[in-house]
Amino acid sequence: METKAKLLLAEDDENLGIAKGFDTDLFGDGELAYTGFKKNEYNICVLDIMMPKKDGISLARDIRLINQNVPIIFLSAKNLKEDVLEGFRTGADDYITKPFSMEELIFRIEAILRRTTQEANSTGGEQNVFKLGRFTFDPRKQILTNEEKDEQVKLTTKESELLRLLCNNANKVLERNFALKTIWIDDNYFNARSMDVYITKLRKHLKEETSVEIINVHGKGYKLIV
Amino acid sequence: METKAKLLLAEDDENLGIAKGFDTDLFGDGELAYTGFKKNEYNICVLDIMMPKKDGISLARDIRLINQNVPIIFLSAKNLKEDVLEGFRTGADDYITKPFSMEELIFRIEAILRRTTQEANSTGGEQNVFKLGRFTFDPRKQILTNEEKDEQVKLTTKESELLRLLCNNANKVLERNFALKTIWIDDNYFNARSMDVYITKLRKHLKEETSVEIINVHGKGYKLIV
DNA sequence: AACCTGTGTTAAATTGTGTTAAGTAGCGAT
DNA sequence: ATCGCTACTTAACACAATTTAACACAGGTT
Repeated sequence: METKAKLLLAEDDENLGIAKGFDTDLFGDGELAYTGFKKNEYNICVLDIMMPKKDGISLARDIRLINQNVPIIFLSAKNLKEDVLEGFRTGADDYITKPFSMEELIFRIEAILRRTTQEANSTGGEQNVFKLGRFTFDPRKQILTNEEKDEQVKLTTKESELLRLLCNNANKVLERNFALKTIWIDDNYFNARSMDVYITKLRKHLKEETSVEIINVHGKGYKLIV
Repeated sequence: METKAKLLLAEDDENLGIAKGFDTDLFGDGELAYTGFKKNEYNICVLDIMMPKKDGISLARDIRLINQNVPIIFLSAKNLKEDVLEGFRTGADDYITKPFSMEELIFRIEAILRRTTQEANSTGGEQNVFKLGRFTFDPRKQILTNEEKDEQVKLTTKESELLRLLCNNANKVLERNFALKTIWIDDNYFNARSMDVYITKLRKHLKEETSVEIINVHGKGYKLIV
């Protein structure tokens, strides 16, 4: 599917060792965990309530000051109603009481990630990076990288938008009118000629890779061959 | 805020009466619940495992045949490891064992809905602190911190306001006119040039973090890439 | 072949940005 | 009051991004 989710585990007594499907950073107390949180980007945090220096609840509050969005799961030995509610009030996504099986914890983490990574997809919507032979194209950063020469070219906004459309329709015809209405809003004569100019620019950028080509489909549009 | 979430509750022994914040439909057995599910659109389903006619697990499987996405919470009297795992395997989002408090159930429902209704996140209040790669930015204090070097830079008012706007629109285009009218009130030529100068200043401040970039969108504005 | 329309490419023209440095105004300290 | 500092604005210059123009050629039609 994708790269491993980055997991912050704040826990002191026993190593849960969630190695299986996650890229886990273990911190032995609340302060270490807080420092670690600030230095990295995590997809999810699993916090033990009982910890030295800073307990899980206060840690969660500090994390929430920085980031309202990252999922938080509490682990606790206590099953007291008020503790559980307090956990959720700080914005927790789950609260698991010991003892629990490792499999259950993993399922619960995955259940949450399923919801949060989907949002990342729906927001971003599309692919992050495209591979075009020896080139990789990052439409977010508008950068085209020649992996062999280790050269990077910054693309302009229009170049990048057009190449992104072509990549999304790789090996299919990208219709002129569609591209014009998407990128230029209006599909009049001058914008159409402008687009021709940008096709030329893209061809120049990609000319080193013979396996990649932007071909014209007469009267229809363009097709990116990979 | 928004409209009440539509909740399907499949439960037989006692009426949980989740009326508070939800638009709840109660069904007394699994078959009724299944019929009800097909007739309506629900935001979330809460299913008791032990039910007449069709148990919660089979009901969940049937629901998943129709809809892979709707969140499902199981309620169960049993806390057997295998039952819990079986619940998650059918794609559950949570599995709550009795006895539990009504408040906890509501918190757990809300925790899931928070993730599935995207609007809550994007519309939600402003952040106190932003993470920008190795930097954290506190718009209240107007301080930009390099967490690795442990260096702090005081930002000026304009620098801070502009960076805050960019952060609020991270990975989206921040339109020039919008920023000008927000920060400079008037969007005349000179203020526009002034803004350019501040973009340069911010870029200098952030130049150590290559994963963060302020790129120009010609004729539109700027985009903060994180 | 003669024609029309669509495309490829280059270059000029126009408008938008990036950056540095000089200018101005406000403010607290001396 | 004046000095020194800071935030901010204005000016100046260089250059980038996009559009428009110009000309050559390609593809399909009659």
